[in-house]
Amino acid sequence: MQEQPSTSDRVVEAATSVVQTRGYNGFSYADIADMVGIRTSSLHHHFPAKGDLGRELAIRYRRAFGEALADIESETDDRIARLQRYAELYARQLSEHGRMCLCGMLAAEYATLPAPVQDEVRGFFDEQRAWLARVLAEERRPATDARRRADVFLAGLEGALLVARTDGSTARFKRTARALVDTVA
Amino acid sequence: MQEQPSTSDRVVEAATSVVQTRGYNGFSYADIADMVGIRTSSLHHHFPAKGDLGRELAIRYRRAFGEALADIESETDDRIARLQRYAELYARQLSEHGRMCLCGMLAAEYATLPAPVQDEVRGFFDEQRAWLARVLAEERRPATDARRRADVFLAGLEGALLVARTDGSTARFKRTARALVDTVA
DNA sequence: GTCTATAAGATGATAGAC
DNA sequence: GTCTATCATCTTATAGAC
Repeated sequence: MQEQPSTSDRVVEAATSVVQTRGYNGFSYADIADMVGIRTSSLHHHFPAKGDLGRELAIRYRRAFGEALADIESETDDRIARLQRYAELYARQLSEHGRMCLCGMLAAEYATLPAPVQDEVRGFFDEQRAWLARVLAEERRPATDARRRADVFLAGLEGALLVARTDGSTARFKRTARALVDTVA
Repeated sequence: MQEQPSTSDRVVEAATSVVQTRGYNGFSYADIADMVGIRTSSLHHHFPAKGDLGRELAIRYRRAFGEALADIESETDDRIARLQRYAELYARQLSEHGRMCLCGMLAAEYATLPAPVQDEVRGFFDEQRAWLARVLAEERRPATDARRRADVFLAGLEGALLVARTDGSTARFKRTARALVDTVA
């Protein structure tokens, strides 16, 4: 129960934000050091190499998303409501901070990432697909059908976020997200 | 009718490929120079600044896509066939070269791009949306409906490409693309 | 944990010869 | 058009003092 966030936490927070807007190859240790108010050498004390920081960002993002999914499940049984809440996880980052999904951004840059970061990104998408397929599963229909609709839903949200970066507003993203829920549920 | 591609064309071809796999911030003039077999100073002769090259890539990609859309329209009247052919434009780049859509990649890095490059990326998506909405338009239904389905289709394809970067194969992308055609048509 | 100092290499770019 | 030579700057890191 620490009142003040540690330097390490502030670094992760700043770096997460910057990666979500500028990408892994679009930021440097100098950017983060400036934001946090320390020197790059101090940054290296917490995360020796850039890949260490990248991996930590992905791990924490994955964990936070997992907790959000658990919250959604505990708060409603309705599948449509669950999908709507899920879409809001994406919409909020876009509308509040103009951010892409962290792992969506890292997926674009996948070919340039250190292997440990790649592993976390892949794990994130595996988790999202599994959770969505579970939400979409129906007794009467085969499980492969739910999986396919989970893929469509996930791809639709990530792609809508991606395209929304070129939009001035979040209106189109929200419309598309609603249409996706209707389509898939 | 030139038999041999000019240096400039070879530069554009190499750079397009690299941006589609590594991103705008993931390549340097040195990379392209090595691929083409010239020095970076010669590269600067053709494209003085990196932004000039980026802009040219986006312009040509946009044009090539526009021609592909015209081909599709001339070859079939069937809306489902048109959507399938459209999806194949994306699938082919993924399966043949492991490439993302150039403008999808640039959309991720949008915040870091020179303004002229941003303009081309935005224009690309506007064009895609307009074409898809036209294909999806139906006499009985309002035009806003076709536009919304165009958004879903475009976002779904771009997002599926994005997520596919973490996959070993293209199977999931193709399945998702088929489901998208079914969904939207 | 944070700092100063430092370094090797990459990066985007220019000048001027051929 | 392409080359060599050169550039300032950025980037990722390391060493060692406080």
